[in-house]
Amino acid sequence: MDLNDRKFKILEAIINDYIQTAEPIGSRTIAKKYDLGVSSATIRNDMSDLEELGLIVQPHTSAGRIPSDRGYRLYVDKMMQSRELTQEEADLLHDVVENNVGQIDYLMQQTAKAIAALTNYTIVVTEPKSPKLNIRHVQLVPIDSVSAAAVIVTENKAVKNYVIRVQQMPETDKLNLISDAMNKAIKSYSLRDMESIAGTMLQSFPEEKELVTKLLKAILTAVRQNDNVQFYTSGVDNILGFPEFSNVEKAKNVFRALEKKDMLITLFDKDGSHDDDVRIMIGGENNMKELQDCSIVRADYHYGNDSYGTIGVIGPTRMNYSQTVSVLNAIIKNLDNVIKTLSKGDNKNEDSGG
Amino acid sequence: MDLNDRKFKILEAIINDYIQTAEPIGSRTIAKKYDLGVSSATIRNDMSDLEELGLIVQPHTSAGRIPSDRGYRLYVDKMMQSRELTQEEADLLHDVVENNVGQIDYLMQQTAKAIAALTNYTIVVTEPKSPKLNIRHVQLVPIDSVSAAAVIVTENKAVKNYVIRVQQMPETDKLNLISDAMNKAIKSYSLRDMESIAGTMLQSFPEEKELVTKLLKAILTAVRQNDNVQFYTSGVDNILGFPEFSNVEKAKNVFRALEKKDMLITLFDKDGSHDDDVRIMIGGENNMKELQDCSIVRADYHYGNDSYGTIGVIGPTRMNYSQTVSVLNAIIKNLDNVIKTLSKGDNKNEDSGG
DNA sequence: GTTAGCACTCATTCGGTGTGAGTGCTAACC
DNA sequence: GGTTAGCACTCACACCGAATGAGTGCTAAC
Repeated sequence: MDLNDRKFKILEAIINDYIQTAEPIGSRTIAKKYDLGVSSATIRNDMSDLEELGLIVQPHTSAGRIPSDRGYRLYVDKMMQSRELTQEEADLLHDVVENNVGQIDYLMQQTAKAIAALTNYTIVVTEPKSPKLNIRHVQLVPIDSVSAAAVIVTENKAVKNYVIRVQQMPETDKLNLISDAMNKAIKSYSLRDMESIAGTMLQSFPEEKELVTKLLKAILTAVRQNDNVQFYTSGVDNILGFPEFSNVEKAKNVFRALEKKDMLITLFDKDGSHDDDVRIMIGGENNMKELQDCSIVRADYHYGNDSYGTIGVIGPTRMNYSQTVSVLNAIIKNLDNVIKTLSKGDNKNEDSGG
Repeated sequence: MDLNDRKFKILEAIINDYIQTAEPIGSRTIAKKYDLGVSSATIRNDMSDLEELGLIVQPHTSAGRIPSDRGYRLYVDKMMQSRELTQEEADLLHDVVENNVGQIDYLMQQTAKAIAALTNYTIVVTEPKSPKLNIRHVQLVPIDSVSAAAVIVTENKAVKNYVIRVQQMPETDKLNLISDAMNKAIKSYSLRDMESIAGTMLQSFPEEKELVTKLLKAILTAVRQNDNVQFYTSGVDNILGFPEFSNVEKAKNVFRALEKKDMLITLFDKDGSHDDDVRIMIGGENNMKELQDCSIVRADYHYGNDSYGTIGVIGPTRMNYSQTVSVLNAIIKNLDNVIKTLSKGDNKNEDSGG
């Protein structure tokens, strides 16, 4: 069974209507509201076909049809029209980026807030991180007689600190010596060759085995770094505005999902295909059981050469994909532009790295 | 009109019953369920008096009575029995602290989670901060040719970093020199005397005016530090389990409140009376309009000598105050103990500071 | 292939009727 | 004076049946 033009139009009508009203829509309504030039009976036959194809479903006999996940998928892939932002929307997105530039964490929080205000969905933003990290600089900073902070500047200019505790922490001068040696060792060998680094370091500072070992561990953690990605949400209360979540259990699921930081982050990472496009997961297409009734639209923004963060929009499957995609495209563009102007301090390190 | 013993008992019965069932309770039910030795008619008269005193209210004629905010206040202040934790509860609270010691942020997240699981309320935890801060150590760490991280270890051993950007960032050796000088300057003068510090530094490094100024600014920010307190929540979905929040607007209010980080933090700080007790705000006693239907039980945990963070439990005014207070007392005790053993590295700095 | 007509389904709304938990008041009782 | 029994009254809520109406599938005619 193929989809002729009319059937496409009927599917589109159903989806557009349902996105707006959240109510099942019937053949007679379509006939009246959309001028397809055929009677409701004809539409009825077509709808029956669409249902057979799994593109729409009936919540119960004697109700109209609503789109299925597959229906949305077809719509998103083949039929969706891109929507121009209004001037106000564009201005808001532009201003929020311009006004908060320079403080990446605050910028991302405000960005999340702006998108939430614009779309009325729930926004999740992860801070920038990099898939393959190198270390720019390491510095031990004394805290007290038994602890010091290992401050690690990563390739993508994130600054991390890890507290190291040993029996007896050396004085500041010694810490500086160790830091210098470690920086040299990292430059000489690749990070892949942690054994050589460890060997050199332990040879130079045999009396500080514990400290050196823990410092190396901290560096490894910073490089792997999948553990503790910062993570902002905004507009979580918007969920409760949608009739599909008036069922408390369904709403609870979404809130539970928002607390499962780890799972959300891997969900965002999932397919690894970091093309520049906005990507869409509809209903069951994501594998968090708490989010089966939601769609997720997500996009990566870039921060420096290699690192990126993700902005995710979570809403009902009946979400306004077209608007959401436009908004995300716009904000990504703004962010990428502004961040590009920030990273001009990079010219000096071009020769030393790998 | 005074409150005789029987009226106290009746009020207590109403409150205990309502905490459990969330249903208005009438005179006949009290007479049957609680053995007060008087008839329902007598209880009826007493309840009328309690209502006149504003301790209980009727949601509508021909319904039973429910406690008012003032009723809960009286209960909490004068009548509440402290409740022993069960062995399981105590164990859970003990284990969560023991198993996550050493990573303060993760520890606090897990603590929030444990309390949420135990109480079924929503938990908010702020990271440790100090009202009057001193600086332990400052270190500039290079990032690229125009930027460096100012890593600042505060009195309470928090490690903060602030990215500084200047026209041309000096090499690592120079950064170390500046860092050393700054550490000496801070030790020589009190932080109150920022002008002397600034004077000394600018005299030593007249060519790095921009960098030094920005570094001083970063130090000031770290000291003030009221800006960006980290903040964890757990169990937000629990809110939806309570019948008082089945009204979507009321539930939304709570979620909105949880996004207003700043207001929540000042709410927690509010009365500044840092006695060791658990403190309770009932209904309208807090001044966030979004939380008028909630009660908040909060307690400070201590981290180092002077700094502290707050654990807040948010639930319906009909919350189990007794259990909540017990749980908070227990977790505070565990945290304080464990954190005390962590801060034994402090003996060395005793002589140098003010 | 399209349409009109028809029988049928079923969620939802609406009015009416009990039911029961609750109250306040009064008069009698100890 | 405090306590109690009794009674009339209120009112949220649950339940029931009928009416409504949006929707369907099927069939026969165009």
